[in-house]
Amino acid sequence: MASTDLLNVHPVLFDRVRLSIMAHLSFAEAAIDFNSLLQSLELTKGNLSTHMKKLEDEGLVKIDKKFIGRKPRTSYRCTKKGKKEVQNYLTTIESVLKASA
Amino acid sequence: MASTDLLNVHPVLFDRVRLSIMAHLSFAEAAIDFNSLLQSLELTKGNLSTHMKKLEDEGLVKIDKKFIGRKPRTSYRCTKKGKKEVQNYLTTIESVLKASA
DNA sequence: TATTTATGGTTTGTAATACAAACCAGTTTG
DNA sequence: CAAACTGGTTTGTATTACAAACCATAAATA
Repeated sequence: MASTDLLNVHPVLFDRVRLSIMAHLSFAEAAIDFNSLLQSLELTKGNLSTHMKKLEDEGLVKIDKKFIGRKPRTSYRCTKKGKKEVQNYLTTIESVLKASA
Repeated sequence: MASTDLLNVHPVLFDRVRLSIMAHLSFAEAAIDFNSLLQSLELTKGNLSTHMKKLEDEGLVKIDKKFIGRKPRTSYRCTKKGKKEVQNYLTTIESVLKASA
């Protein structure tokens, strides 16, 4: 079983909200902006903001800030590393838990 | 994708250590004692103790304390509910993440 | 048998963190 | 020009994962 494999899973993904975020982003392929995520996930702005910062710090997500007309807009996309870690999360969980089903 | 499905996953399973514990227990079928888990998972006693208490509080694990000869022995087994929640965790993660692969 | 060492854990203190509330900079609306 | 909205960030708080300290008893040793 080697449940210690779980140690190879990126720690930052072991959070419900961040996993949701990464699911959205890696599904979308394209970038998603702050407010879309806010709506989809039903979080407060502060909460989303800090989660995104953490994901960015870990290199799972790339942030992009620019102005649309005169308004600021922040959007995010999943990095290669992000995709890889999400994939690793999935396969690891499967291998650990399927043995125990 | 419905990543909000993640809200249906038992929150207590969203922890690396507790998921490892549940993987062990639901794989084992039989009860596992405190010290075996301690060794397998390489935790401190205090840490393991509190995790087990939390799993017990949520009804995912049943605790059994008895004396073997003159020595105390605490062991744990996975409850029906525990198995169900582990299964739910796996299938939910799969459905949420596989769409995004 | 007095002292130490090992066993089997629990309780307690601390550092990290998820979250909401308050805030900030600028923009549009009345 | 005042009020309200947009697009977020920073700050304060409550929760929690963790290790260290502790406790009770048992076995080994001197």
